[in-house]
Amino acid sequence: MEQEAPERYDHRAVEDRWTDVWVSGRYWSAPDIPDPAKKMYALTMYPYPSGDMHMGHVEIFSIHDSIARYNRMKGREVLSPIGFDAFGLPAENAAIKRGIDPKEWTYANIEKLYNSAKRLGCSFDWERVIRTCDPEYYKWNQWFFLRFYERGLAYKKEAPVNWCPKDKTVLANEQVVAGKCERCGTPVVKRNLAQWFFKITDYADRLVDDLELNTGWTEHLKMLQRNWIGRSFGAEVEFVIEGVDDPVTVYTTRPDTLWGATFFVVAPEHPLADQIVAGTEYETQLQKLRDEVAKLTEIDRTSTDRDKKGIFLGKYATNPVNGEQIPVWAADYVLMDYGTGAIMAVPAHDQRDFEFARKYELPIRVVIAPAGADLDPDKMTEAHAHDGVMVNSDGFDGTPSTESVKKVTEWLESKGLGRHAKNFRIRDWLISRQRYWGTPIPIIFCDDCGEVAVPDDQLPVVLPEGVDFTPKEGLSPLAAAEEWVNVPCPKCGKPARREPDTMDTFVDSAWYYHRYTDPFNDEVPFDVKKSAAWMPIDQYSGGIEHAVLHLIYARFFQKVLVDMGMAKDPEPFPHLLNQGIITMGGKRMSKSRGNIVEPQEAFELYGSDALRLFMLFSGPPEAPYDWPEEGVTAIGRVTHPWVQRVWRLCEESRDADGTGAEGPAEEALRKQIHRTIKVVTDDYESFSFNTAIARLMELVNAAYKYKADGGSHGDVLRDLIDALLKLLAPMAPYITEEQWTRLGHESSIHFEPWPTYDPALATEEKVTMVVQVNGKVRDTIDVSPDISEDDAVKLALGSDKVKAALNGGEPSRVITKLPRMVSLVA
RNA sequence: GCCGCGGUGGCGGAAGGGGAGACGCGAUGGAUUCAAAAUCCAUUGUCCGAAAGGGCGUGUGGGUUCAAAUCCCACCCGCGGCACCA
Repeated sequence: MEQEAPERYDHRAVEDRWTDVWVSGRYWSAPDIPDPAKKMYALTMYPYPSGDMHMGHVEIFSIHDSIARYNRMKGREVLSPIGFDAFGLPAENAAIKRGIDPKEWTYANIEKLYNSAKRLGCSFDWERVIRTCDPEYYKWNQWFFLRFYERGLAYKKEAPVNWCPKDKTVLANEQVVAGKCERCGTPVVKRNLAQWFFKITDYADRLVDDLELNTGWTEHLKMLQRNWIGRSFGAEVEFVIEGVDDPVTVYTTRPDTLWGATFFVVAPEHPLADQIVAGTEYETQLQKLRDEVAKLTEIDRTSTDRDKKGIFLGKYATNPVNGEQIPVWAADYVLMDYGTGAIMAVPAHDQRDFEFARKYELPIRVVIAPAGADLDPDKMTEAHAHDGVMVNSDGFDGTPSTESVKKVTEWLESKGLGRHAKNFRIRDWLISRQRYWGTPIPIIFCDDCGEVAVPDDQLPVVLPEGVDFTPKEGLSPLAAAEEWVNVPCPKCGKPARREPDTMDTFVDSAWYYHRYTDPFNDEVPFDVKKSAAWMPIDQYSGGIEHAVLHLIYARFFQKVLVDMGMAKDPEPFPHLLNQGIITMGGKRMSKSRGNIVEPQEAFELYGSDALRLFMLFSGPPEAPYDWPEEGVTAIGRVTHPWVQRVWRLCEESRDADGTGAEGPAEEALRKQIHRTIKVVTDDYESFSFNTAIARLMELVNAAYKYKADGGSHGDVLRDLIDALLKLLAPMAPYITEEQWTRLGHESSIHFEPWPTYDPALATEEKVTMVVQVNGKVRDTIDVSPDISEDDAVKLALGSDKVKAALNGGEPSRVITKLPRMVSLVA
C-alpha cells in the first residue's frame, strides 16, 4: 500500500490557533505574590513604539522569551511582562511631519507592536501591559519627582546646558555622543538656561562601588559605566587670590606637583573672573574671550587639537606651599563644570598646561625628576606626567611618586591648606525637555511663593490635548497653552503659572520594572510587598546602547527607592544580557538605507518558529549579527527547512509500530537522546541557544539516519520526539505545542516538566582514546570509559602506528588522561 | 593618550589545556522526478598522493607544557568606551 504524503506544516494556521488559546487561556499570567523559592522575574527592556516590530525586537524577544519559557518548564513562577516606552521625541517629530497627534501615532504603533509580539509567540503576561503615556502611569513620574524634590534630589538651576538646535530641546549629558545629539546627530551647543536636574552625583560613589554586586554583568558594561562616572581621587587645595575675599579651591589629582605650579587658570565663564577684572582694563578682554568660547560647539570646545586660548587677568594668586605669587589667567581649556572650574597649572607635568605655557611664554619648573635624569625646562618638548622623584619641593625632595600624593595630601591636611578629595566626571541628570510629548513637571511658579510643588492630591498634572505642539526656541510648547499654564497658586491662591517643561523619558524607564509587579495600582506607584516579592529582576535583557543611559538612571532610581524604604535591593538587575546589534552589510538596518528585513515578511513566508530559530541560531546572543544581503530568504535556507524536517519526523514517526526488543541501533539512539537532554540543558543555562539548536539538529539527523538504515522502533522514536519537542519548546513554541497535542496530550507542552536524563545513558559506552607521541596524534583506539591505566598504556604501545612513531624504542615518559588520552614521549 | 573586547575554512560559527573546524549555509556528486522545485543520502580546511598514508594549518614572533586556538610576553590589525576631566 502506498503511504500518504505527510501533512505539511501550515505555520499560519498553527500560530493563529495557539496564540488564541494561550492568550484567552491566560497562560502566561503571573501571580501577584510568587513562591519565593520559585520566583523568576525575567525582563526585557520595553520597546519604544516607533513603528511595527523590527529585527532588533525579534532578536531580543526571541532570546528573552526562550529564557522565560525554559524557566517555566523548570517549574519556576515566571513574571515576563511587556510595556511600551511611549513618550518621546520621535513620536512628536513624526506627528509634526504627518500633521497628526503624537498620541494617535503612538497608540497606532503600540497596537502594531503588540500584535507582532503575540504573533512571534512571546509568552508575555498580557494582563500587565503598561504604556508610559497613560496618565495612570505618568502620574507616578510626577509623584516620584515630588519625593525627589522633597529630598533635595530635584532642583532647578540656571546653567550652561546642552542644546540641540534641530530638536530644539536641552539634552542630558548622556544624550550627547561625541558632541552631537544622540537622536539626530546635530552638534550641540551650550546655552544658559534654567533647568531641572536630578542629583545623580550624590549617588556617584554608590553607582561605582555597587557595580561589584552585578555579578551577571559583563566586564565590558561595568567598564563603560566606570568610565562614564569617571571617579578620580586627589586633593583640594586652597589658593588666595589678591582682591578676592575667600580662598579659591582647586582640585588636583597631583598635589605632589604643587611646587611646580607656575600659574593659575580659571574657566572663562567663571564668576571669579568677573570679580578679578571688575573695573580694570582686563574687563573687555575677558568679555571678548567669553564671546569666542560661547560661539564654539562642544566638539570644538573640547577638542584636544585646538590651540588653547587665554588672557592674563591682571592679578596674582599665592601658592599655599611656598608663598609664591603666580599670575591668574582665564583660558578656554579649563572647563567650568568639572572640579571647581579653577586649576593650578603645572606645565612641567601636565601636557595641557605645558602647551599653554609654551604659547604664552609662562615659566616651567620641574618638580618630578624621572629616575636618573635631570629635565631641562627649556629643552622639554612635552610634559613629564609620569613617575619620578620629587625635587625643588622643600622638605619633600627625594620622595618617590608612589607615595608622594598621599604624603603631600596628609601634610596639606595637617597645615589646613587642603584635603583629600575625589571628583566625578558624571554630571547631574538634566531632566527638563522643551517638548510636548512627555510627563509635565509638577511645579507651579507663583510671584509671591516662588517654586511651589503641585500637591499630591492634584496629580496627575495631565498633558493638555489639542495644543500646538511644534517646538519653540528654548520654550516648551506647553508654555503657549494658556488655559493649562495659568493656574492658581496651590499655596496662596493667586494667579500662577505651571512649569511648562516635560520630563526626559528616561525618568519613565527608571522605575517601570517596579510598576509591572503592580501595574494598575492607583494609590501608590506600586505595592512595596508585591515589588519586594518579585525584585530583583533575575534576568534582564536589552541593548548595550543603554549602558550610560537607562542602565545608569535606573540604578540611580533604585538606590533612591532603597533610601525611601520602597525597595530592598541595592541593584535592580544583577544579571544582564546584552544582545548584539543586527546589521546588514555592516550598517544598521534602516528604511532609508534599504537594508532592512521586515519581520512581517518573515512571518508570512516562514512563520514565527523559523524566524525565532534563525535569530537564535545566528550565533551567541551577545555577538553582533550581520544579516546576509539576500535578506529574508536566508531563513528559507537555514531554519525553515529544519522546522519542516522536525515536522515530518513527528508526522512520520508518531504512529510507528514496533514495541518489541531493542537492538544496538535503538540503544545507540536512546543514548543520544539522553546525551542531548544533558547538553541542551547546559546550553539553556548559559544562553547558548545556537549550540542547543545544533545539538537538536544532530538528534534529528540521527533519527533520520536510524530510519534510513531501516530502523522503525515506535517506542524509541516516540521517546526521541518527546525529548526533542520539550527541548525545542522554549525556542519554537508553536510547532512543539501543535505536535505535542498531536501526540495525544491534552495539556500544554509549555508547562511540562523539563526532561531529565539518565546519567548512565548519557555517558558513552565506547570512548575514542587518542594516543599521542611527542605531542602528535598517532592513533585513536576505541576503549571502554572505565579503562585502567595499565590497559590503556598496553593498548597504546601495541598500536602499529605508535610503534612506528617510536621507532621501536621505549617511551621515556607516559602521561595519561583516561579514558580520553595517552601521551608518550620518545 | 587611558581603559576594554576581539582576530579560527568560501561564509555564520563550534571547541576555551587533550582528536581544530560541531551544527548550519554554500559547493560537488548521487537517489527520486518526464523535467524542475522540494526531499533524502554522501563528500567538502589546505597541500602531496590513484589510494593507503603523510606534511601544514586558529593574525605575527617568542615562551610555558608531554600537549596551546585555549595560558604568558611582545607586536600587527579590527571594533568599542572615555578624553583639554586638571
